[in-house]
Amino acid sequence: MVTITPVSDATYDRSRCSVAGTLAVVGEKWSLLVMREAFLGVRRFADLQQALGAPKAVLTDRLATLVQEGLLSREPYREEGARQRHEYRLTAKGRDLYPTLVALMQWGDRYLADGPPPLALEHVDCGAPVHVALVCADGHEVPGPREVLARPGERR
Amino acid sequence: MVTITPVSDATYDRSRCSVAGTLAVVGEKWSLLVMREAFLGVRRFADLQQALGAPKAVLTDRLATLVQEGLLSREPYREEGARQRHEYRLTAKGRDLYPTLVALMQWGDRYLADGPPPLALEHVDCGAPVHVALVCADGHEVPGPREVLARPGERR
DNA sequence: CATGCTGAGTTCGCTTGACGAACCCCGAAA
DNA sequence: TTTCGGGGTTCGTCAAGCGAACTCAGCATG
Repeated sequence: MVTITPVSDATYDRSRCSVAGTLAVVGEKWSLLVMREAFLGVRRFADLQQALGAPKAVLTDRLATLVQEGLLSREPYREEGARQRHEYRLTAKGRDLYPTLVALMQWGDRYLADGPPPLALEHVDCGAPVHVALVCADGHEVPGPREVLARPGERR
Repeated sequence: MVTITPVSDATYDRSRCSVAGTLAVVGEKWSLLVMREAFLGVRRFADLQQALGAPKAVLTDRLATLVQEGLLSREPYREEGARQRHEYRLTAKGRDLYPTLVALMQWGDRYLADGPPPLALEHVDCGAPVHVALVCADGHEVPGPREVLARPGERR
């Protein structure tokens, strides 16, 4: 039989794949959209709720797990003549999800657009559009998966 | 009142954000993991099912919508003395999700690791590790969201 | 021919999660 | 003292995910 055996047959433990792990943290419904709003500067429960249209109970839950996972921090603040409240701010760990969000956005801009992209990203220093790219440590641009060799890391 | 108004108050239509649109296509449970397996070369229903451990009914559904959305194509093939079957192959549209998957993986490798990353990506030409980066069209590296100005596209 | 096997689904109950509406709690303002 | 509004919680309903069992086509074996 001449089956082309794919990359694995239990050669490495798929349960420990980082994509799955990341999705376990931010893969539930609304989580990534909450993060997007956070990158847009939205910090308050009511603003998030209005921007997203998610049910309050779900939003409460997602915020709690994002805080618990350390992507957002819950900080007290107070406004003129109002009682103390909390807002949700990006942590460094949360900020590192930015390329993921941009990658998702870029795909959508390319394939779902019925017009100009709803949101444009510019480099603040030079005004040029920002996008995600695959590069290797030697500085070569990597056009796609065909130029990439994926292999299991060393066992421990 | 000195509220810091965030990026929008109905200044642009959030329902047309590309992140949300992309997630509508690949945001359901298992979809992105199916895509990951596709990038690893897995093409057959049974192999996917075994690799992922997803219920067959869900997998059937996810494959159908991925085919319908044009990220995978369903191609007939036949093996020695077996009846004709189908396999699922990446299309160009599906292949363009690669940076997204790599970005998710990279975040997981950084924050969820209790050891070396389960999967290493190498540039096939030079063997150097591959990663995603934010760059602007003028070639500057963009370290993070702070160097990016997000603004709504033109209305139509 | 009858039988069995295998890959790819489908069907079926069950459990979990998402949903929207209603309700609650607190401190400030009136 | 009542009212108001942000930030939730609770509740009943409905959709989605789950594993196990069943189906169906067609090749292979007897």
